Amino acid sequence: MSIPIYAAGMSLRIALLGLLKASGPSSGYDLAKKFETSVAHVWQAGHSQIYPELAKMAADGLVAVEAEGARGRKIYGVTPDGDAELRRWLLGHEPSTTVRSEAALQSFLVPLLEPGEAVTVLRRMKEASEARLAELEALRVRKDAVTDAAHQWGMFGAYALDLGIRQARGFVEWADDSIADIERRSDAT
Amino acid sequence: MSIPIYAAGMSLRIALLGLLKASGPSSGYDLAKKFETSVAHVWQAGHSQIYPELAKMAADGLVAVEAEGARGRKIYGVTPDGDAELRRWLLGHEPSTTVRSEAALQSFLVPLLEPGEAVTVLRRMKEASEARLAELEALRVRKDAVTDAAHQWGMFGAYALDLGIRQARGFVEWADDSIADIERRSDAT
DNA sequence: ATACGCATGTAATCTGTTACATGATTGT
DNA sequence: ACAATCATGTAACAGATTACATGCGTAT
Repeated sequence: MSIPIYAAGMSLRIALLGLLKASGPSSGYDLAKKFETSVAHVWQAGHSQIYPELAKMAADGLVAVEAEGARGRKIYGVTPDGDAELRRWLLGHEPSTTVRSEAALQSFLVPLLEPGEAVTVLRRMKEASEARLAELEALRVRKDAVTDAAHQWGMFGAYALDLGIRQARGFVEWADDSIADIERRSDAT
Repeated sequence: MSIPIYAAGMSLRIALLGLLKASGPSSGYDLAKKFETSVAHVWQAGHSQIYPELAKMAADGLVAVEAEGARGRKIYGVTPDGDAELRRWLLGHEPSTTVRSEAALQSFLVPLLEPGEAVTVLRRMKEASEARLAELEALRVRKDAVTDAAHQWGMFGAYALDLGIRQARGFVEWADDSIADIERRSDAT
């Protein structure tokens, strides 16, 4: 039997289903806010993408409007079909390993510069990564300190946060070693 | 004076300029091939994106057709303007730190599953990352062994390859630790 | 002759970003 | 009255993927 293949562009739906499942019935507005403060570290979407997607998902039966509040506010909830879809994706979808990163592209091209210039660029990249690292670590501290009752997130997002911190740390180390390597090579001449 | 701001979608141009500078005059076909075997680890583009972009870049004076070969083959080279553009981007462009990764999204959502299921998913992710790691390490070995004269790449791409290897290794470690954490937590109950 | 790989392109479609547009509610 | 924020949407554009289409050159 032919198994349904997941299109690449499934991710927005999945992210929305996940947020909705983790935080309970929410409006598009709420979801856009939560996107910014949580999933944004791994996936981004603005409200102009979220509203139409929710409408399509409702048409496909993955979510449903459970209530309508003040000023046209629509509260969506995950349907059983939506829940099944989310589980199927998590359990069965082999995520594409492709990375598309401007920072990685810069790191790729940096040897085209003279050693001194390359070091300047790498130092700037290192600083950016240190800033990101600090930001993520601050998030983790806050998460540990605040009662779960206030956030209701539990472990949700914690593993991804840990991953992000490790990657940022790895990037800083890589920049350090690369700078040292370039300096060693140019000193040798 | 208002400094020209680089649009997000500059990256394809930059990648092409970099490849062209590193490997000398090439056709669109050559560049598409080189994309697959080098830059693909940090940025992807198919020939259907490359051909029109080269045409636009030629119109903007960043590259120029230096020769025409058999069956309509056009050989592009970087112009001085193109070289300046590449250098300006590398030296002056702060790369966006945003990451968009299906794997990271899965890692974000994985706590929504039952512990046993989560472990299964994490193990699969770990295996995928180990495979990628092996692939990248094989590339590095080949690079060390082969004479530079044959490849003419020099250090080009070497730092990015190192970064990729570190990130893959970090991912494997993260998966291991996360699996251990989940097992510890579910044993505790 | 015919099949395969080289080589270039366009078209249709999807995803994502930025900008535009509107109106309701709440606090001061 | 007014500003700020809540809340929803559409439109225009840019970027990326998949599929379609064509023709040359070479080896069998």
